[in-house]
Amino acid sequence: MKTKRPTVRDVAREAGVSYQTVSRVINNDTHVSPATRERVMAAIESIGFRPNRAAQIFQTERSHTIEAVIFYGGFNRFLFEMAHTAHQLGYHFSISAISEDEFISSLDSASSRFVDGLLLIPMVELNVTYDDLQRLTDGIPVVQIGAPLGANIPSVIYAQSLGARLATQHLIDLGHRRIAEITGPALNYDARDRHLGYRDTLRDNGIPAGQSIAGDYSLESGYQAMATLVESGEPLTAVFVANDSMAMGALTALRERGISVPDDISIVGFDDIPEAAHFVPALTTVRQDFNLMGKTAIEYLVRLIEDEGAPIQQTVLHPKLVVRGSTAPPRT
Amino acid sequence: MKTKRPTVRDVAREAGVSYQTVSRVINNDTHVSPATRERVMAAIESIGFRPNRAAQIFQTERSHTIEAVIFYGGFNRFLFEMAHTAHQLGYHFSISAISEDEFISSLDSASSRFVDGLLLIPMVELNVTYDDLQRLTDGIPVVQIGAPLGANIPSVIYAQSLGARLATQHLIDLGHRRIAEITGPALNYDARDRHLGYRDTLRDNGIPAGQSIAGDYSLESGYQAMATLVESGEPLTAVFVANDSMAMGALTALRERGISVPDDISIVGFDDIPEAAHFVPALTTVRQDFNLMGKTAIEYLVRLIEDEGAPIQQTVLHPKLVVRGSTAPPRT
DNA sequence: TGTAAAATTGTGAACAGTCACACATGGTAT
DNA sequence: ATACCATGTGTGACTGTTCACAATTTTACA
Repeated sequence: MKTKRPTVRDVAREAGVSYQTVSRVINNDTHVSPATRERVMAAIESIGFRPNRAAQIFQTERSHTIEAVIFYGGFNRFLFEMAHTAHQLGYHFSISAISEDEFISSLDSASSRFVDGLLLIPMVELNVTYDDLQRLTDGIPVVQIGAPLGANIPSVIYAQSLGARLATQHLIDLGHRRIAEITGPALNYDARDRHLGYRDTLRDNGIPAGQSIAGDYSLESGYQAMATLVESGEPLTAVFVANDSMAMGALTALRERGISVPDDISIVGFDDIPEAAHFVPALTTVRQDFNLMGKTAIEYLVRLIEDEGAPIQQTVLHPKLVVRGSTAPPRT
Repeated sequence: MKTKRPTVRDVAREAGVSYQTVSRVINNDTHVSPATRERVMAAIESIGFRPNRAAQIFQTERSHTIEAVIFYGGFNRFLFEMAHTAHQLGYHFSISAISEDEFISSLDSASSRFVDGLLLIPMVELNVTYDDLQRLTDGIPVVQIGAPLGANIPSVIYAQSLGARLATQHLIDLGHRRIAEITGPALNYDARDRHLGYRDTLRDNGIPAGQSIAGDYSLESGYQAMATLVESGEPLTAVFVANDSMAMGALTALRERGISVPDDISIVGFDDIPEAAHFVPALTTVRQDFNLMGKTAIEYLVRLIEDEGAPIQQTVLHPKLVVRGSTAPPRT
């Protein structure tokens, strides 16, 4: 029961001009009087017209699209793996890299481009509901990578708080009792869930919360945060760092101060990036497989596209702890 | 003087069937007799028909495209930056991630998708000339990222051999005379040019070439290569490693063997990835700005698209040496 | 062999824009 | 005043494909 999209002719009728004039307006043609343009714009707005990009490309033989041809190989794994999976399933893969304020407009133009499915990879909390999304995108299937656990939206996530629990419990099991934390950015829900997992694990073990310093997931911020932590003078024997990049920065900060890892302080990271095994010392961390997440998300999205009845679900992948050399029992 | 593309009707005339039958064939519809299908396929082949994807999308309202919506932020910088630049210039950005054998088919379907421009990011030598490319893509503008210096193709490159020269000369200036090398994959022209820069610099300084071990740019291969190098027993005081990832692996291999960097052996890398400053010791390396390269390439591509007369050129960016803690004069 | 069913093939129309051109109006230079 | 031009607007034709349906041929089976 899909009502058909309004066309230039509908707009023309509404605005009392010819369809050609509407065409001129949507192409920012000169030779349209300001008054007429105004009227057409109002009509477009009022009936919710979106130009049919396929028809435009068909007619003009121009798509305004640039395609990057990349050979399968080891770099830029995440986006790359998704593109590859999409291709294997018979879909083209395009990227819309936007700032947060372009979010809405990007979604609502998707339907005019006949995008079959959208993959959302937000890094901050989206304050839109699934219903909002559906309305914005005109019902185009959406799968989100990374979302709060239990969120009512088709999504693929790693259980962040579980990962944080594994990391924190590992420290506790080693005998640590003064465990600080370097968190990710506050608006990021992965970061928040990692924080909660850390906090709850301490609480469940009857251990008081340690200091918590906020970073932004960047190498530099990890370096800064660790410096702050050390210079605060607060006693601590272990730090849970919310991602591996920050952990790398943290290790540098400790090394510069002559503090030994893991003898003086144990460090646990999160993500298990390929470099983690080569940090000094090799980093104990929580493994998430981004490629798997991307692949799973694409496959699910294609299922949603091709099977109307496919259920809304959240796929929760379980991270696991990888113990290496950056953790040890505290000095006695 | 563009001859217009053949359509289903042209194919139909050629094959002696109706256009609808042609449509059935290109959509893999059942209900077409094998003989007819065969005949239509031959006709398609013979007149070089490619379905007009815009018309298909227009008609079916399905694009077979998945779009990833990514927020501007620090991750996956390279593709991301290009997508962002393209958007700012009014273009959509899509990725075609292919294996080498899909290369040709990907290029020749580009014209049927009305892609306005192609960005080639090969990681191995392409054995096609610019003319071949132009013919394959039906004249669609192409810009290649990374190519041999002086190649006759629109391209944006970093002067790889210059970078290698800077690195090697730095080692020589410090007093090193036994300088080995860990190279990238042999088929990669960046890797080859880095090797040549290294070789020529030694030659120009009248220093005999050191050992050369091939890696594949991966962390692991750097680790392996350095292990091999050390265990060969050949005396050496410095190693030029063809990229930072391998250098990281190399540092690990040395550390495991109790060999001190830079006291026993100096190491120079290539790329200056963000992590390089946090290696132990911080890595002396050659800086290339990938974002700049991506941005430059997109801007040039758009110029080629929008201005027929824009000249074919190769933009050569100059890398620079970043000296950190992994290099020092050799032990006396 | 007849007849229904299935398989194969063909015809007309529709999709939503843009292009080329036509036309009307009003201002300006001669 | 006349011719010319710029501006603003409208009309008809066209793009290449697929859909719905019709027509024809072949197959299956009583």
